[in-house]
Amino acid sequence: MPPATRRDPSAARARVTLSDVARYVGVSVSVVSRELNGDPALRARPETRRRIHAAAKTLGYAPNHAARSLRLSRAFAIGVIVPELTNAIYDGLIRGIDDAADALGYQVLMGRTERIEPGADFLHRLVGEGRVDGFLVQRKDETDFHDFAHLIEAAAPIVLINSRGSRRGSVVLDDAAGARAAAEHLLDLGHRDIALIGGDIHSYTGRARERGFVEAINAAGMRRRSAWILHSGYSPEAGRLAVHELCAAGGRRPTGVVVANMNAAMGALLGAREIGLRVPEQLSVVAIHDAWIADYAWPPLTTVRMPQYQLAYEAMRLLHLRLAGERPQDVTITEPAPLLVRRESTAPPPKRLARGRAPSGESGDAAPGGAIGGGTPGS
Amino acid sequence: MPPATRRDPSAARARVTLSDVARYVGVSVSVVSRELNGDPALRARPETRRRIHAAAKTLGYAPNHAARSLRLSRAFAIGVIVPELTNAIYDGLIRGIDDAADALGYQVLMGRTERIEPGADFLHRLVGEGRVDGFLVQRKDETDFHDFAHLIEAAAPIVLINSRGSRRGSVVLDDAAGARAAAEHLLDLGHRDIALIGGDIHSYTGRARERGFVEAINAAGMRRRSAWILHSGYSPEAGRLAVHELCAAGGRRPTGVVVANMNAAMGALLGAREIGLRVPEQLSVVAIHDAWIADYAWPPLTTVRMPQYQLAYEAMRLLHLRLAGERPQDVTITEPAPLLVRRESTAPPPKRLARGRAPSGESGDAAPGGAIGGGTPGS
DNA sequence: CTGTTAGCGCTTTCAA
DNA sequence: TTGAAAGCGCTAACAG
Repeated sequence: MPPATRRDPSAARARVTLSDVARYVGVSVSVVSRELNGDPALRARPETRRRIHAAAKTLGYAPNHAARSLRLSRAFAIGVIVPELTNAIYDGLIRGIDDAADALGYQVLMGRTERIEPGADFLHRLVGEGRVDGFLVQRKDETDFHDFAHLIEAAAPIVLINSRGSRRGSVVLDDAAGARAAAEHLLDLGHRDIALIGGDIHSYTGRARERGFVEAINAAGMRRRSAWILHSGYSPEAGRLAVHELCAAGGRRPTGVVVANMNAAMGALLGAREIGLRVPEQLSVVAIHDAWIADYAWPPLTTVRMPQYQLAYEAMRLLHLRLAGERPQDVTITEPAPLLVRRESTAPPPKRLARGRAPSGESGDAAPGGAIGGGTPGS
Repeated sequence: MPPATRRDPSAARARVTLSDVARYVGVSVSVVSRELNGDPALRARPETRRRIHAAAKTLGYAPNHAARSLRLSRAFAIGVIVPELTNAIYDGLIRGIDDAADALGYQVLMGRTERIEPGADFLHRLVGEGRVDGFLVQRKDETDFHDFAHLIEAAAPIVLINSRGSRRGSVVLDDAAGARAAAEHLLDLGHRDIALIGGDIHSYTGRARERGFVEAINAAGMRRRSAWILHSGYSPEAGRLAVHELCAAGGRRPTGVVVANMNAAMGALLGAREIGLRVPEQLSVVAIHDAWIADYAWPPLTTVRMPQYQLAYEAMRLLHLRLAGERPQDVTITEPAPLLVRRESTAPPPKRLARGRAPSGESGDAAPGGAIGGGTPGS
């Protein structure tokens, strides 16, 4: 043994290992290991158990992750792929995943979709090196999903968030209900000329939200104008252009618009300003999704809050189940129900444009009976 | 050996190990290991080297991370702690860290500040279990930093982002220059009554930005009113209240305000609307930091773009160096210089309030000579 | 009730 | 030029 190997350049925290604890207690490592892992097959006397836990605590024992991982061939970590991390829209999503992962003992690696697109080395490395056990992925609508998903699926179990994919496992929200709530809000205010600035027609959420929108319109006994259903996508820029498209031509224009996404709605507000349309006096805007930024939009944006947190929590739970060997499931989160948060971007339609029968509820700016309570934004 | 252990419930991807490669090539594992790791002490014939790389590629070899980590006592992962992930303001930061980490071979675990506050079990577990080698932390101004940092420091090397801490290692921006650029923009427009909605007085950025602001005011030969320097903090709500405070009283009010943070500036715009002040006609607002959301504010927000990406990249590099045994450094990122991005929230002050000499540059809404180029927001 | 031991895949020292 | 072997810390099968 070389003399004086004390010269450890880095902080040299002494790592406490299982055998340290075992020696301290005076038992073997296996007993300690099994006790600390709660092995039900272990039959030890209560006194021993107590001393083991006490020793672990006093010595500050923490199981070495690498060793555990090597031994069990599990990383106890999952990868999360979302289009962009730093978007207020994903706040609930990230928190839900984070909390669930913590509760289930996983670490979370966040990745941007763009990382995985080019050659997908990133993903393969992650699973190839055994760094993650599986993935939670929210697809970006524009990407060609088949390349992408099969790539991942080949490597590790995944659970899809906000989209359905055969035989994988997925969690979605009741997007139709969300869109319905948004449309009904406008109908209750007396609007009859309502447009949808929707998502990609190929995406699950895009289709579900369109369906909900159409259901509400039909239930109110109105004909929808197909020109007023747009499949714009979820970016601010898309929302901005959509408003131009809807309101530019000289003809009849909608008095209210449901925007399928909050970011797109921010763009829609800008588009309206560019055209010179006042919101909500001339155009009401209601968006699906809620986030703090809605309070600081101009005007503050009326939204439908969706249970993103619960969605994410459930997704993590499903992935955990899959990793434990269970079969993939496709679930839909319906609780809590979509909640309308009234702010200032919606109002009754302008008088001069109102035709036909009066609005079903009382007019004015009091919330109609059908609308769900007015929002404290913070939740 | 038990018969037929083929019944592997999960996908059962066959893991390719070093010894698989070695066997395939016909050499021993140590040669393969050293060749693949580029050990300069290895003296192997070129032919062997070639065959090793070829075999690794055809077999799809990926080094097992857990084993490597166990052997080397390094996690090859770092933890990132920011106040909130899902804030557009941290976009550059996250991307910079992510890119640098990727380039240097680290994985990134993201954590929210709130996770580490209560009992800090989270952090201790992370390092105690050897899951991360170190941390990059952007403190939340409000937290009591000493508890927090010592806690972390005790456990693992950290590099502070956007704050200075003795003997740790840190990276900051030239915040004074950013604030100076913002103030000079207002001065160039002809403003003489300028306020600062600043950050926490105890924070590095709060102080540096105040210093830059004061320097610009002094250099222009004006007396600053101390009532017009607020230490409000960086939240939207703080910005909103600050505007109320500055403009509520009947007395003289500023015609322009520098807001030390983009989120706070969103709040400031709201505050101005609540009071009935038109931006920029009656009040000009310029914020430090830039993000896509500035384009969708009303009016679109004039900002000073700071090199956050570079900051973050350098922080990761510094942490890497520390982990390699080098001494902590404190660095300041000055390149690229803060860049004024002109949008629509700033304009010359209202005529009726302008007193004293005329603005130094030409008036009107053309950019004065001193201002740096007008912005393409996307970068 | 508890201890011994093999081995997860890798790096690295030492020997040939 | 290359190989053998130890050992990182842990779990689990098996043996008392």
